Amino acid sequence: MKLSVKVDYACRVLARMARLHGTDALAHIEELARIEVVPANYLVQILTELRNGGLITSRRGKQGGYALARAPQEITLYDIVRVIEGDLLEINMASEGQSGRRVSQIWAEVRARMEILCKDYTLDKFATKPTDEMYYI
Amino acid sequence: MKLSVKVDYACRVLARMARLHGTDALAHIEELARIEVVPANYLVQILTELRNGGLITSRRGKQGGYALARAPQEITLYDIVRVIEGDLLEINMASEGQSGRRVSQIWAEVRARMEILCKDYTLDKFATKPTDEMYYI
DNA sequence: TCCACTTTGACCGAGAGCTTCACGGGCGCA
DNA sequence: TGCGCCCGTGAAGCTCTCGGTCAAAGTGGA
Repeated sequence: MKLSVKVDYACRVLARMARLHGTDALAHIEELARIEVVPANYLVQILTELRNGGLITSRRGKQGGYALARAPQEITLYDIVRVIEGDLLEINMASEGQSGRRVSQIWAEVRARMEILCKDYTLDKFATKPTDEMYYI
Repeated sequence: MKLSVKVDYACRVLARMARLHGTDALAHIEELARIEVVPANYLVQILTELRNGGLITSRRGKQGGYALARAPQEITLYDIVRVIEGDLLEINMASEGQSGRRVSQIWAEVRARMEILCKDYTLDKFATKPTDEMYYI
């Protein structure tokens, strides 16, 4: 199970935009691409998806750009993954074989607990510098 | 992030073998493939990986077959994913861009918490029938 | 009107995942 | 010893997604 580069890019870009939140400044694609080291042409797609997912808003034309649609505290890691990946943990729903149902059920539990876990991480936590603090269960 | 079919197969097959644990019976590929609805030729590869990963043992020749290497209580979901997928959550280690480090750090935390979560599910839980019980945080 | 920027959509190469096939090789039993 | 069973191994298609590119159209401000 690997974390897609796309989600990584999205997180980085959103983190950058979170720092701009509160000011009137809008984020521009070229600037985001340069600062966060993301291929600009690919970033376009990602921003479009984030916009369709309701996480950011855009303004066209000259003086245009992107901004968060909500406060950073109200955007969670779960939201981001959900918009980009579609599902936090996509499970084979076939449930074939003698043990199929039970296995599916267990994975569904894992997913549920993962969702709760991911909703803990809000975007404002991304905007801070790396810390030494440990995680708590 | 989607759960690979391979892990699903591995879980089902191991669940089946957990039910055989304690008896002298060995599991046969053809039988496993039929009961758990897994392509037999593919299953061979999966079983080989599980064997190399130390989760099961095999015996060749007539009267041959597969059996768990340890008690079901001592095999966790984490072990299975680890053997099959290599890593529970593979993270882009580049940490590029202004927010790269912080984002990587957060994902590392998520992974650590996921590991703890997955170690909670031992193989003996797979061998039971589906239940209505809810999960607890 | 012109320019800067966003928006849309089609396209593609590479690689991973799933599956199948073919054949080699140890083991037990007659 | 030889036969049949079953594991072991490698390779080879096939499909699908992912990461990334390119071109053109829409939109609003100066």
